[in-house]
Amino acid sequence: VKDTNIPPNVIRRMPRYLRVLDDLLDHNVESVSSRQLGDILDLTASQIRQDFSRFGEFGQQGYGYNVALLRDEVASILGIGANRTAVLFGTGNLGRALLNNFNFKKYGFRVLAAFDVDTTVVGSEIAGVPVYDIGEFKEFVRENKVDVAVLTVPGNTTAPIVGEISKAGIKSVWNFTNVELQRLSNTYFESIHFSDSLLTLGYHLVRQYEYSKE
Amino acid sequence: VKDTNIPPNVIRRMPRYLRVLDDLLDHNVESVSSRQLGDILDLTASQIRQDFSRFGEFGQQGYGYNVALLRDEVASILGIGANRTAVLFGTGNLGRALLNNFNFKKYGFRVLAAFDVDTTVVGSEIAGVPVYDIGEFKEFVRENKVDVAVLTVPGNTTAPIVGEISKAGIKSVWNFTNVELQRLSNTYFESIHFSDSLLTLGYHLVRQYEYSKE
DNA sequence: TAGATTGTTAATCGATTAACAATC
DNA sequence: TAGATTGTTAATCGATTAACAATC
Repeated sequence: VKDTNIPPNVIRRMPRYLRVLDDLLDHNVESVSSRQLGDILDLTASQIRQDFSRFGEFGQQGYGYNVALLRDEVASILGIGANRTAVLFGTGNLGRALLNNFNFKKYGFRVLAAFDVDTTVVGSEIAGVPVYDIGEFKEFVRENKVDVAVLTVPGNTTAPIVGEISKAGIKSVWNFTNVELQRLSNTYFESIHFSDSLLTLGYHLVRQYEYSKE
Repeated sequence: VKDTNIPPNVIRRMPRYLRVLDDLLDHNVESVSSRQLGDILDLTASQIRQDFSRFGEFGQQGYGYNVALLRDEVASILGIGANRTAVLFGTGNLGRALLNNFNFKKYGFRVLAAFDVDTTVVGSEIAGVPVYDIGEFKEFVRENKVDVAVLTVPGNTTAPIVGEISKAGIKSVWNFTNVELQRLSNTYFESIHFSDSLLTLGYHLVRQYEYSKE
């Protein structure tokens, strides 16, 4: 595994590969060529070979890639199986939806705790995850290894919480708030901005007839 | 407004600009330079000027950009105010969370209806949005202008529903399912893949010490 | 063996950055 | 006017695609 200085675009494609490979596995497909993968993902075969070859030689001439093997390589590149842990901030609708529905385990994460300010939920459990008062957060981090903080709090409370998270030494934030987080040297942010996504769609809505020609 | 053949990367930055401009407006900031915007968004001033100049001349030498004016230009580029409509498929946790919390109106969308197979929710309302049986979908689309279908159904039911949506003539799908949708010529897909995002974060988790140097 | 398909090098294409005249 | 900052052209950088020898 070579793996130094991989371009961000390549990294963002890896989870898509994993998704498709898992799907092929489910359908008992044994091998797949770069061309077939390209057809599924709307990428060129060339690009797919380039991407994988950055991490090693996983294929075989004349045969393609063994699905199970490639799947495991990709999973390992993405760190699935590294036994990661997360805590969640904000048990509103979205926080609850994540805890109840999102398969953290499938992606190698255990959610250890949730934190909220609402005293009516503190002390309860959501999908087996205990909810603590946000004041107990610092101590919790001292006593548990926490890799990721999941942020599902209201937008206006984001900034101070991010400060606390960073100070507590958590290295990564999975951000669902509608806030442009300022880069911090010791913290990696990965944001899901629903509005950005919907507005991108909105942009294409006006111009669809132009674009559909292409 | 020139606006032909804008690169995808530029389009994806527009919602971010809008977000920051709205924020500056909230703080009563009158003008902003490309450099200041660049600092906030971690982009170069040059890039920001390039991006805006694709759509017109919104700035003024020596002064920068008027925040309110630029905000309106960006909003209009993104089609906010075009009175869009959406329907939602699947009223599980995530669907509910969206209906209850996501401010569709702010981004120029009205949610006309939700559809589900679960007879216990059909006939009820969620956040003021009526829930119909999925069988009534076709007729609904015939009688109402629907721009976007929001997909928050379980993964395994996605494919047939997308087929129906496309056949009904809906031009855009906002996809929250964990499925790689196959490109369709007459339908635009915009997907939010939670897992892709978390796995990207996971990738950086292993290598953080390398990357934080940069 | 013949056909298929990889991994990689080179060529192309596109996007970002730098530079600067224009001008508020 | 002097300083600041735009919009745009040119230069650079990076990412995608094409091509092909190697080989299963």
